[in-house]
Amino acid sequence: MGIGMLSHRTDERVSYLIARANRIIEDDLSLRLQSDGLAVEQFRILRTIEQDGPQAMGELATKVLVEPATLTKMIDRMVSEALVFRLADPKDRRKVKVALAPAGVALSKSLREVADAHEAHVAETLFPGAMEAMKRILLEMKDR
Amino acid sequence: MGIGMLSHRTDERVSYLIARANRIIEDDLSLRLQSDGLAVEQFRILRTIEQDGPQAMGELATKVLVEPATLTKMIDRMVSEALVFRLADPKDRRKVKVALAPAGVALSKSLREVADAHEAHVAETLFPGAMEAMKRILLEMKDR
DNA sequence: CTCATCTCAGGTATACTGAGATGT
DNA sequence: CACATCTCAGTAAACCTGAGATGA
Repeated sequence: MGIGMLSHRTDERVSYLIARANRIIEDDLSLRLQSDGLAVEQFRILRTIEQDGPQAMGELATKVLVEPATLTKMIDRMVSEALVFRLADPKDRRKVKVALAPAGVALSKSLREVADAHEAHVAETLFPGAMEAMKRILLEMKDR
Repeated sequence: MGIGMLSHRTDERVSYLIARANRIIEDDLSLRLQSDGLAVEQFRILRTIEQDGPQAMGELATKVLVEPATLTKMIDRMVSEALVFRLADPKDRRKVKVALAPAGVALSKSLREVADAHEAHVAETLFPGAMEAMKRILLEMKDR
């Protein structure tokens, strides 16, 4: 294939390669969360609320990359596990906010090092020497 | 945050940003496949077999990023739709290969332009001016 | 016999859709 | 009244796991 030629192989498409990278990355994170009995999405829910405070269901769904209806069931489970609780938004009572319960706060703090180790592993294993470039490109994409 | 400081925000982690990019990309592809009644994984199955020839179940599962047990059911459905068929591998009769049926060949060919348009859209919308850099980094990751 | 490959079955969690309830 | 937000219910598909069948 000459210079400037575009590959048309599926396994050399950026869209496929990102799906593959994501699969590898989530498998690794999933493994690290196993001892806590957490799924990747639950991890994101806890970390997001700890960082940004109580979140409306809609915004939280967008941030953790799931559908609103799916988030409703996830939060149901996490409420029953006493990790989070729902509360009304006084400014707009259509909204339902989700906040961390004490157990959720403690768990989320302990997840910081899991997150750090995971990110470091991704940098070393998948993108050695290219993590900064990757991050720059992805951050430029951030607000499409 | 100073120069050289690492962000510890979840939404600035490469692992999260890749998950988010993947979500956006697959949503777009999913939309483009709607008129054909195809799921993203079915698209990948057809394209992979067209490019690389009949594939063993195990290898195909790896390439399309699903579990072997899941692929079995997917192929069941696609067989009943006359898109693919199973055949024995004479060299190793433990293996079951999957090949394109005539309808699958025709469909896969028509998917080429969908794939091209999709990839072009990703390049323009998500990574303007950075598609080549992104691809280079991802290809280096390819065979971890 | 050991290992590899694939299929199957049961249980759990998610995606999707549209409908319904509540509030702006 | 139109619209936004969330929840709920039904269906489909995916994951996970371990067990089973077949063959190298």
